[in-house]
Amino acid sequence: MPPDGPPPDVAVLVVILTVVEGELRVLLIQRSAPPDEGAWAIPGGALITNESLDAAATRKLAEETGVRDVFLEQLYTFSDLDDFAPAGAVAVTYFALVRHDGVRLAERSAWAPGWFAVNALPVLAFHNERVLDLARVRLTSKLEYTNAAYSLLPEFFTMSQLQETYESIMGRKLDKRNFRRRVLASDLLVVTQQTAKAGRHRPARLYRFASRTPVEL
Amino acid sequence: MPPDGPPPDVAVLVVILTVVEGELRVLLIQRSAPPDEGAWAIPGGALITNESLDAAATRKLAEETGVRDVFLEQLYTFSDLDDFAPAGAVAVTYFALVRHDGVRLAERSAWAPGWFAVNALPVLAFHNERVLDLARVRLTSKLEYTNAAYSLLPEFFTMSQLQETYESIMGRKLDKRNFRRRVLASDLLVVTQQTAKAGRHRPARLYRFASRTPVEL
DNA sequence: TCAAAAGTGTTCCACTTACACCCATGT
DNA sequence: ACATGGGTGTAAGTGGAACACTTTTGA
Repeated sequence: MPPDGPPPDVAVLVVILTVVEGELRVLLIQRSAPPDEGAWAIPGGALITNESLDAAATRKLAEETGVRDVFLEQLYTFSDLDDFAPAGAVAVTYFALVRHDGVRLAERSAWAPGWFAVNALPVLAFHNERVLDLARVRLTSKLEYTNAAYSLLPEFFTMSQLQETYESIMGRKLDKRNFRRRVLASDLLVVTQQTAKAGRHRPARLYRFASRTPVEL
Repeated sequence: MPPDGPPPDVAVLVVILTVVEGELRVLLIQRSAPPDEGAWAIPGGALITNESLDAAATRKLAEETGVRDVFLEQLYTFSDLDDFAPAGAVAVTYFALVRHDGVRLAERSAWAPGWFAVNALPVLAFHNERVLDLARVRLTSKLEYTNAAYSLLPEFFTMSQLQETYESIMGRKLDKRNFRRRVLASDLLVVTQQTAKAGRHRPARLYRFASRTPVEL
């Protein structure tokens, strides 16, 4: 969508995060034009006429991933990310959580997207590492008092899947019994009667989130 | 590096809060032109060429109050506050905490400023009540884990003054002993050897904040 | 001596943390 | 029968909430 042309006065960037293979990963786009050609950047674009910021973020997320109705929240607004932007330009950043297997990446030869582990980032354009740092901090704290993880898991999931998701984001192991107790006490989860048979071991009970829209405790 | 064209559609608003007489109050400006003429609004203005958002908020705060070097933090960015703004306009909001007795209000016949208790607001322009609600929520939570109150108190203050400040913001009484214990355990405060003699009762010990710049726990 | 605000400790409860073994299933 | 991941309880420690009296001063 947005190769060249002068940068808009108000850009919307969306940090799109997922968890795969025990890693927190972010969707980045490789710039195929100066400045910072070849470097990777957070996807974004200009605000369209008559569009709200939330709508622009929703649209951008859908363009890149095909995904809708997920956790998407405003992060921070920067005025000094892009040294080449016209004076007065601002970047309103959002962050989104998506299920890796629900994503259909945009297919483009230029501006190709790719997933990167947040612990092994490529060379980034502008000052995008500041945005990513902020997103990680906010996500970690959101996990503690919201149901944000609903957006990273299928409708039904096991307690182990949930715990692994948390561990991947926080970057450390959690105690199984304590995790279980806390998360069940929070009332964010609902126990189902179903189980997942998955190999030569005891089947795991399935849970779901009480709400699949954002809830704060 | 393009020259400056038309001004960008980015406004910066600053919610300026203080505590006086046991009340949390906000500085508002009375509009003397349409739209919403006569209604009160959060002070703000356009971003100036080559100015960062933080700089614009700092400048706006100084213009209205003469105050610098206080708690000032970005709050949220809205695209749908002002129904009359051009499409694509956004409002980046900040909130600031000032000492009431350090303020020198701008003197103007038009667009006169005034303080209002947040519990007794006048008719507001645009959707400014959304911004004020958000500021209150954020302030209340910031009090719990930062030294934000440094910006509302003189350099030296008594434990009672500090507690009254907290109570005014939270809108409820706190237990004296628990408050003392918590706030001293936080390491945000330093005990001085001085006392304040203030009438026919026991003099109060004076405290100061360990840092008069923002600190998170 | 009295009025006024400053200052001080303890108990209870809820929540967090650390920690190790048995259970149900498939091969 | 055994390997694999699922599932469970308890004790110790920590932090918050409730609660009332003594101290110091000035008038």
